[in-house]
Formats: sequence, structure tokens, C-alpha cells
Amino acid sequence: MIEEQKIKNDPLEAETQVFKILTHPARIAILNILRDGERCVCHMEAYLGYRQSYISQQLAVLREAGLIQDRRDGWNIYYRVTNPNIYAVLDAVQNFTGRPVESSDGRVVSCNCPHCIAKENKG
Amino acid sequence: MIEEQKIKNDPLEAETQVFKILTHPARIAILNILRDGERCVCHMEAYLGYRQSYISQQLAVLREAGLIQDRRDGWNIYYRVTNPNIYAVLDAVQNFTGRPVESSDGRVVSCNCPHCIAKENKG
DNA sequence: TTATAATATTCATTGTATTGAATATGATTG
DNA sequence: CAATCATATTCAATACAATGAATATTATAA
Repeated sequence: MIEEQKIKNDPLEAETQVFKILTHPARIAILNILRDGERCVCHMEAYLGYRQSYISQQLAVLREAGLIQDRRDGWNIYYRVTNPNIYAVLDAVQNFTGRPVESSDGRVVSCNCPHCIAKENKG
Repeated sequence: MIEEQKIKNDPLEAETQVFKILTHPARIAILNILRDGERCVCHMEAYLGYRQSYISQQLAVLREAGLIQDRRDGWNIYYRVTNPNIYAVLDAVQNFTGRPVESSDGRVVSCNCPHCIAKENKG
């Protein structure tokens, strides 16, 4: 019925790669934390409650995929999203699955990074 | 520093499930074909050039995840998308990865389903 | 009621991702 | 320069997904 009309699926590789990265609750949670701007690792540890090395592993995946970037400031390493358009993707699925977009901030947790300490002293 | 503040990641399960389904070039290609409305299996076979059983396998994954639905009409089984909002997700990644949204129709392939035969005779 | 067309399922194999535990790195302070 | 803090990496064990090959199912037509 047809001879070798196979569509090269390479063009979809970029998409599938992104999806692969997002196939993971911890990674999505991390990205959600970064919605509000850059955050240090200990911050994520405090918010998510995962072991440090586990978070680092997931950060590595996100970093190697180019989704996030890091910046060292003294002891802490701050991560930020490379391209905020990633949130359009997250929002689209959240909309698809019918749950409201989640705002991660304003939770009662404590983190010792300078960023959070400063905030706490103000409040 | 913190005790048991672990965020339940169950709430992200729906999202990750959808992403998991989309982590696959053939499945994305199938969904793209269904952008223009329902299509039969042989149609996808003609367009994508995969073996029939392979396409059926991927259709089964999409179907079991609830992303698509089928309808039998004589010999052919027509598939359609359950919730078109899925395309907002696909569009978002495509936008994120910087490629234009792909329109699958208008290709020079032949498929023997009544739908296509009728079209061909008109053209 | 058998042959055939369209589609689906099963199963075995291989490949790839996840996770935990342990350990390493690299700034920074004293 | 040794101790410490925040973070990263490695490795091994397990779980999960992808693919091919073969076969099954179901509706239709003769």
C-alpha cells in the first residue's frame, strides 16, 4: 500500500526530550519552585523534603537538559529557569488535567540561605 | 532544619502521567495527525510508515490513558482525541523548542479507507 | 460458513530511567 | 591549612518502557 513513506521522527526528538525531563514529580516540583525566581538548593530541600543528594540528582538532569542554570554565591548555589516558556508547557498540562496552577511560595518552611533569613527577619 | 514537611507528590501524578504518554515520537505524531479530526488506523499507517501492529500498540497506550477514543465503522476504526486541550500542551513544547507547529495533512500518501478514497476521487 | 480486511494483543528481549547509599568536591571561615 | 557548609557525583540495584515477531480478534463479504 505504501513504500518507504516513513516520516523521520527526528524532528520530534526535541519535544520528546523535554517531555522526558518533565516525566517526574520531583522535577516538576522543582520547576514550580523556580516560578518565583531563583532559589538555592537548600531552599528546595526545605520545601520538598527530599534528601539533598536526591534533589541534586534531579537538578543535574534539569541542568544537563538545559532547562535550568546555576549561579554560585558564597556557600549557596542558586538555580533559575533558562527559558520561562517552560511554564507554558506546565500550565498547559495542569489545565489539561484540570487542576489549578500551583503557586509554591508562601509556605511555612524555614531555610537557612541568606535569601530566606533576610525575608524572615523582615516578616 | 526541617521535619517531615515533605510535599506529597501525588498531586503531580496526573501531570507526569500525561508527560509520560507524550514521551514518544510515534505517539506525538499520531496526535498531530488527529489534529484535523478523526482518522482510521490505516491512515496513520500510510502517513507514518510504521508497521500496523506498532501503531496499534501506540494507539493502545494513548487509548488506555484516555487521550483518544475509537469508533468502529465497518472495517475501519476511527480514532479521535478525547480532549483537544492536549494540543495546547503540544503547541507549548513546540513553541518552547522553537519549532513551528506542524500540520500533518496535505501529504502525498494513499490510504484505502472510505474517507480517503472519497477525497481522492473528488480531487 | 469460510475467506479476508482491518485492527488488536501477547510475549520475550533489550534498553533506559529511578532510586538509595555512600562518597566527593569546592567555597569559606577560623 | 584544617574544619565545615552547601552541593555534586558515582555506582549498583531495581523497575519500567520500547520494540519486534508472531498471532489473535472482529466485522464483513461472498
